[in-house]
Amino acid sequence: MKARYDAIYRDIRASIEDGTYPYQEFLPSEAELVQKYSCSHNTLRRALALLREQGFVQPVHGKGVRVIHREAERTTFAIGEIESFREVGKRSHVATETIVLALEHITATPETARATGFEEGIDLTSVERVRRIGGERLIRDRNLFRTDSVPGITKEIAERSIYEYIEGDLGLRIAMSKRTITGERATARDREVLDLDDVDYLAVVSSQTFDTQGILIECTESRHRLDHFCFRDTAVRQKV
Amino acid sequence: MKARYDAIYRDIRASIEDGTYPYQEFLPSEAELVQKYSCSHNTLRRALALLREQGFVQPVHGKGVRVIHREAERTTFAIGEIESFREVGKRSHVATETIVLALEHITATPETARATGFEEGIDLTSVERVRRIGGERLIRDRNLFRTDSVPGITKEIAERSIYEYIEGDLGLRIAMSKRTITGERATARDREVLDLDDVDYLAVVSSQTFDTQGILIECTESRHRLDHFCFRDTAVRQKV
DNA sequence: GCCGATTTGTCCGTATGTATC
DNA sequence: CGATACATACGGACAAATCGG
Repeated sequence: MKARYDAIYRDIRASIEDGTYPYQEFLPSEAELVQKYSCSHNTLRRALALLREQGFVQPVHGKGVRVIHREAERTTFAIGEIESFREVGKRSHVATETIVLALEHITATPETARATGFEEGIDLTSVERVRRIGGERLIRDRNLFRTDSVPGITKEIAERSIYEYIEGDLGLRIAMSKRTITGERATARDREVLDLDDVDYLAVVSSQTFDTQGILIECTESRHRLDHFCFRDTAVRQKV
Repeated sequence: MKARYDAIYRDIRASIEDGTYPYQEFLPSEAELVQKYSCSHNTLRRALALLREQGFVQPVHGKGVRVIHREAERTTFAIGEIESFREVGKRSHVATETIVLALEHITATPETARATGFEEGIDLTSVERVRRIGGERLIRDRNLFRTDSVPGITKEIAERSIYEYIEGDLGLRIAMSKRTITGERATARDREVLDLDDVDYLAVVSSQTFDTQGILIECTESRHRLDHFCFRDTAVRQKV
């Protein structure tokens, strides 16, 4: 990304994270920052808007922009971002493994169309996988890919990373994802393919993924053993 | 909120929700919308940015802005927003009740300071509550309020809505909240004050709330019985 | 209480770049 | 290649909140 506002956002964020701009202090004023980055008022404000959305600062009208991110607060999880299973594994330096249980082609019935948002009758690639983390089978994924957008998924690709295949080999760009998190009781199938021990409830993340064209290319249900599940988020109060 | 961009955002959103701009179609072009709302290019783009963040549209460079929100997709939960327990109850038309188990003043120890982000030594108001929804005790909240920001919490206020007290009576404005969702095994205390039946895991939402000054005014741990828990979110893929 | 300086918030008009068709 | 449409950036203007004298 070469946008000026993005570079400025990253630079200020880095200064917050390394303590140059400490928790609860104010950033230099807009005017000073405009000087420092020799950019327009407007461009700097865009960088500040990003910092706000991501929970790093809280602008105070007439006073300044206060830092509300603590150095201590290590972001082990991405905030409001999308990360593939493999990316998370690499970041946290834990051994991960993916087991493909099933890979088949199906046609979208009226019910799946209604439930997922895919058009009725199109061809879908269905993948069922189990994720092993540090030796334990903790996550069970059921993915439905739109076959004409994401063709040629093989067992090998599913074992590696379908996201890397989509973005790398196919050159598709993933733009946004909508997620819902609920709790559900473990099914017999969950119990069969996961190491649940005596845990009988799962965190279920249902998501829809759109490419840069706004086409729904994937629906996923990801079922996590609860005791290792973690999700982070920043919310902004809507102005009434 | 009287901002032009916000009004435009709401208007377009309404048109998406009522099907005027259907799922997978393109919005009128920027130029047309600038005409329609007789606003500047810049202001319209701000409204579009909001629509994108909230998961309603996906702009496609050189083509148009595609609608990716389905009419069917009823948002029972606010997306990326903060709602108090009472607001949620009112929206979903379910009888809710709050039981106050404890209300006391404590001083922030070094440990709580590190864990929560409050300064060491300040006075905190601690509240423990149980939420009853449709007759069942489903949620257990433990709140820590900064007493000098949120003074005068009584049992009656805690039974009603502390958020309404904060925003209504005190005139404080809540600006942002950071949340983390994890799964945890029910403790003896959970089992004592909630109707858990045979559910032994809880969804735990830990949040920090900041006012418009960027002051941390509240830390909360909210423990939910899993089978009714739901959380919704929209994530944007970071540009690499 | 008022005024003026500072700082953030909103909006406009314009110019240029880049992707799509 | 040209037309269209989104993306980024600039500079200027005014509004609104804060704070100190």
